Amino acid sequence: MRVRDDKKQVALYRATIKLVNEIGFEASSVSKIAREAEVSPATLYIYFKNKQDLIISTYIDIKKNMSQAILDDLDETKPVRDVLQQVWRNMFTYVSTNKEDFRFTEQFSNSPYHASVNKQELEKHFEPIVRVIRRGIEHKIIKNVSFSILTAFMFHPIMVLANPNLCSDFELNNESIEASFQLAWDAIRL
Amino acid sequence: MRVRDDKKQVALYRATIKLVNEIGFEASSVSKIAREAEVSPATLYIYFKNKQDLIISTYIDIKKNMSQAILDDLDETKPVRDVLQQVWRNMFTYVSTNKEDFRFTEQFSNSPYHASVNKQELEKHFEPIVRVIRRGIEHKIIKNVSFSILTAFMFHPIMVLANPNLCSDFELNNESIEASFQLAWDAIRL
Amino acid sequence: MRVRDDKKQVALYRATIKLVNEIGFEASSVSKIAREAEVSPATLYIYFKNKQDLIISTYIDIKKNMSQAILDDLDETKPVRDVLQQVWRNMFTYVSTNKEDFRFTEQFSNSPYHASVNKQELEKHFEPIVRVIRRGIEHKIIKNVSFSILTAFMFHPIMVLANPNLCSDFELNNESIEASFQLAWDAIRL
Amino acid sequence: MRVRDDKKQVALYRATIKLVNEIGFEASSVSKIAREAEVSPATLYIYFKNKQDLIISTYIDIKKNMSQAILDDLDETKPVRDVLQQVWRNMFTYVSTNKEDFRFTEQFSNSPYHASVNKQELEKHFEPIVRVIRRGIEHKIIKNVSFSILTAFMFHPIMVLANPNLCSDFELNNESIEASFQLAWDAIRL
DNA sequence: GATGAATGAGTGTTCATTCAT
DNA sequence: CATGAATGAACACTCATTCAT
Repeated sequence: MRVRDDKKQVALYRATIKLVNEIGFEASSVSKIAREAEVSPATLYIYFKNKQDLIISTYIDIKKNMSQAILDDLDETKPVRDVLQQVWRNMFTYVSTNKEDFRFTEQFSNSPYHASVNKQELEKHFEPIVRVIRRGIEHKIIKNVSFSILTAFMFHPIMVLANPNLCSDFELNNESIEASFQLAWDAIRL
Repeated sequence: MRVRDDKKQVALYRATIKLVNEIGFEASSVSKIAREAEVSPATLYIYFKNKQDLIISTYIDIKKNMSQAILDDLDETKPVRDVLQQVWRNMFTYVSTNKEDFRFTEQFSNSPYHASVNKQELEKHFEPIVRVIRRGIEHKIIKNVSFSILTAFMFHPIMVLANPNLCSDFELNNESIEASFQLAWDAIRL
Repeated sequence: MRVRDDKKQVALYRATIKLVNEIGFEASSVSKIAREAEVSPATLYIYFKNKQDLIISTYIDIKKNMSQAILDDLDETKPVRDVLQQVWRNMFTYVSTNKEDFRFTEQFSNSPYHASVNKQELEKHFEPIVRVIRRGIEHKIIKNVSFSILTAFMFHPIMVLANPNLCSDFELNNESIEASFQLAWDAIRL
Repeated sequence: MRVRDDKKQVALYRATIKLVNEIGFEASSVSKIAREAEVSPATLYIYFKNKQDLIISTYIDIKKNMSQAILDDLDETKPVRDVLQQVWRNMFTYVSTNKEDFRFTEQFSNSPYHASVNKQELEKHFEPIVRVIRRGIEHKIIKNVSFSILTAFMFHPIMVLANPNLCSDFELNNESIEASFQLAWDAIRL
């Protein structure tokens, strides 16, 4: 019996990300993805139930890697501001070294596939961030407003700034990262 | 492409928005859009060059209406903070009274069609906002950082907060709007 | 506007019958049927909702023609035996001049499509036969057993005899038709 | 095609019969049959040359069991009518205790596979019935018409009556079996 | 002997677009 | 102007079968 080849699964993830970024979900047909990954379209269906499963699995795979990279070296005993700054830096590092993956998640979030993802499962991976923000609120360091508002100002601007499609004039460097973190921090702090 | 019946053109815009919101770009075929607008698929090609033209035109149409609504009653002689607060309020008003249109632009921004839009042309409509921010920087009221950073914190959180897909727990009311504006202002002010 | 071409619908019926007879339902793909009818597969979907609709419509079309041919010149005032004999003759005439159509209905009856047909609607067309048999029972000319049994002996043997697949040694001619009718009549009469 | 494990062969027969009855030939794919039989698709090809071989073998297997059951306790020295009545009873017994197998043969007879079966080989198993009918003709008990006609009236109605698909109102019990045999006998006797 | 992996060829169906009226 | 008819090309997916172990 032939044995399952992990390389094929990874190749399919990469092909999916590449094509979706280049031509969008609409045009990324199963056969194009398979061709890009250098497998038969039929083989794809050994690794994934269907197109939706392929795309959602790709998303979840990215998200897991992402949360690991962002939370890896976090020292939660440090002051709230320092922890968030570290997250901020990690995010930019991750985004700038994994632009393709990041861009894919951006597209995914606004696609109809997004509705089919178990968000709670995914958010679990980002729990440490929730904890530190909660600590900030308790210690009267961070504004006591709803969580949605805080993350909208704390993290979503990263997505925009890191997306060259939207911010062609933002240069990703240490200086600009620190400068923009200052805005984020000013927004949420008391 | 000979244009005549304005009602048909508008019907096609509405049908496009409705279907894209309901089933996404991928599933919104020309014939479905035509059926929804109660015209023949062939008629659609009288008003628009092709599917891409239809979708981009729909987007531009929304954006024009949007800028008008947001900038309509702006009094640029008022203090910087007041002007921006007015813009902030107008945006939320527009979004909450034109949820469908707004949701379409969200989807559009993350679709491959977005690359084909002449952004400068569109940004022209938002010129007054640029002016007031520039004034804020000159008067040392607003942080002197790149324009991208400022708008990322000033306006992009609105998109997130107003998108129930992303912020299911954010309630759109006067109080929450003012509270979130406070964060936006704190982010950018000196 | 182009106008719908009745010839195409008929060509699709003929192609379906021909192919199903030759290679069976399984192998009669939509594209093969379309090629045989000399239309595009996509065109087929203008005339029929899907493959099932095409096949069931073909069946119903045949059945209607069939009932008309069989019951056309029936004189219900004649003696029971004479009426049934006329039906018997008509059936053989129909079968021998429409072998393809008949063979199709045979295949159809044993396919899964059969379950999706409104049988009552179809049986209505054969009502005159029901009437004459009922008369025969009332007048003590025909055995008083269930309708199923009577038709199983009266009409089903025709299907067998007329199917050269099953009865390669049965020759369809006036003599053999009359001879076999004698068996049918002996079976059901008192 | 190396044969070994009889259990697997039988499991494949049963799986084929079950699936074909449930979803038809068209939908009964090799992999579904293999899954139902709890073997790998590749294993199936050890026992059978290909799909057609599997299906035809299944048919022949059933037919052999069937002929055995029908002819098992036949006493050819008895009067013609009694022998045929016994066959008639045996058939109904077989059909009602092996509904699945019977239903499969019904479907098979109207499929294109039927053309590929060596019928002479199969008919050999039913030779005793041929003998008794021939005897009936010689003794002027049975009508002297072609063999096809006789069997069409003698045996084919059984298939119809026993097929609940075609005769939903026929109840299989001793009384109805004897009553319907009377029709069969009246049809063929002189 | 037995198997899951692998695939080219095919399935039914829909697509964006053009044609003929 | 407006339209339903028409279609080649593509879609997501499954098929019967073979391969490699």
